Amino acid sequence: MAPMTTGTPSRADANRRRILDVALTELLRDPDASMDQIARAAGVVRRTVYGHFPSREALVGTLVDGAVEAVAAAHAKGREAAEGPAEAVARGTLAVWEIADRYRILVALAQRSVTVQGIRDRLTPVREACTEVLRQGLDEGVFSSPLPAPALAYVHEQLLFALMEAVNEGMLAAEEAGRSAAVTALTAAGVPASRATELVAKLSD
Amino acid sequence: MAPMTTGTPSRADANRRRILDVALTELLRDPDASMDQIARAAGVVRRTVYGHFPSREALVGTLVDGAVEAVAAAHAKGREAAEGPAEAVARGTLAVWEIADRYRILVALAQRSVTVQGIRDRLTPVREACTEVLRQGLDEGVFSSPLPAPALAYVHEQLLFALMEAVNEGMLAAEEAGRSAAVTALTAAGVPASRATELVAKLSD
DNA sequence: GTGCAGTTGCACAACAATGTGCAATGTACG
DNA sequence: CGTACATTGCACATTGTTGTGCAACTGCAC
Repeated sequence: MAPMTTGTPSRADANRRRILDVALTELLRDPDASMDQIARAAGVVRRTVYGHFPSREALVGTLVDGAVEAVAAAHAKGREAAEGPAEAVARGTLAVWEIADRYRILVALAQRSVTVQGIRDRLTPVREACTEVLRQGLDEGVFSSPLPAPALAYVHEQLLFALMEAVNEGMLAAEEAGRSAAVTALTAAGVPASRATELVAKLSD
Repeated sequence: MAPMTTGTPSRADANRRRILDVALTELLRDPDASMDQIARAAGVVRRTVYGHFPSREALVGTLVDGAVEAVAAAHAKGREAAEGPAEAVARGTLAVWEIADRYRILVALAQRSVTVQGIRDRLTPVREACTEVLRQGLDEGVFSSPLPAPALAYVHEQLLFALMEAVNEGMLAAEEAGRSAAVTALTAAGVPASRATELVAKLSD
């Protein structure tokens, strides 16, 4: 096999990718899924997984790295084109919604015993950026909440997580979910429902 | 020792209770805590725990039973004196807040791999009652949300969980937490921030 | 003190999961 | 076909956890 930067995926690389994909969904279902469960779900033998990742820690770590990167990128992308805190929250929510699974695995792993040391740490830059937007909104009076900005950011995080689970459980139609999430995120921050609905509708035309 | 219905706790009963208490906080910290961790934290040997509970499942089950009962009672108590959906949500939130730890352990265990089969099931009566209140509020126009009632109920649940964690992480002062939670629960449902604040202030005079 | 419930300190078997070694087997590519 | 690499199917040692058995110990009541 040639060391091509681009070209034929070489079955090994394909397997590696598929293992990562399957591991994502499997760990989403059960954060304590064993290497054997993941391997079987990926259609390979446990031994093969160890051919790609030296340890469970490494496998989950790779997964987390990708997710952190994706989430950070989505957050940034959503925020950069925004005018004001409200629009930033709305755009950010809509952007993150595009990579819902990556976000879910991070929150799911972060809120349980620290499977990979430092998920919270690696996620904090994003959370701090989010906190800053919320603080600005609170200062400007665009948002109205009795909560301090950090707590509001945490609520925001869990709110998205909850709605992603709701879609997963069939309580919420996947079509409207993104917009609904954005509206709910805004109203939870104290933005009037009418204004929130209007803003989100404008952004997702 | 006599088979008294009330009276001296008899060291054994005292130990049993302490084990349950410690198990609550320990499982809150790490839902996969081993019997040894729990035993040591309770100041006894692992073998002693098995003298009170035949298995880990039984221990956690007893814990969950008590928590479900407490949460259901709090919810009911908060709702019975309420006039209208908004006040029901506010009172319910404030009531549940009194037994935050019991609530947290339930949500924490329910949202991970099913440690005890049927936590979700045993919690659904409460959730359905909550859903009904929210649905009524949406119908009456007191609440304004793009979310269907079940999804909103789920958001409500996770919102409380998030704020309890926020208190635990020091992001939110324990004093104001209950009122802040109630206000946030209302605004997330689409109640104007001013009205929510006013209502909660009135209820917690 | 004597008795007794409760606790302790082992020892043990059973099981599940991790990580490694190695020979056999498949499979692509020239 | 033959070479090179990936995958497979074991076997194995190791570790952590669960649940049980039993003898010794502790404290409290009588």
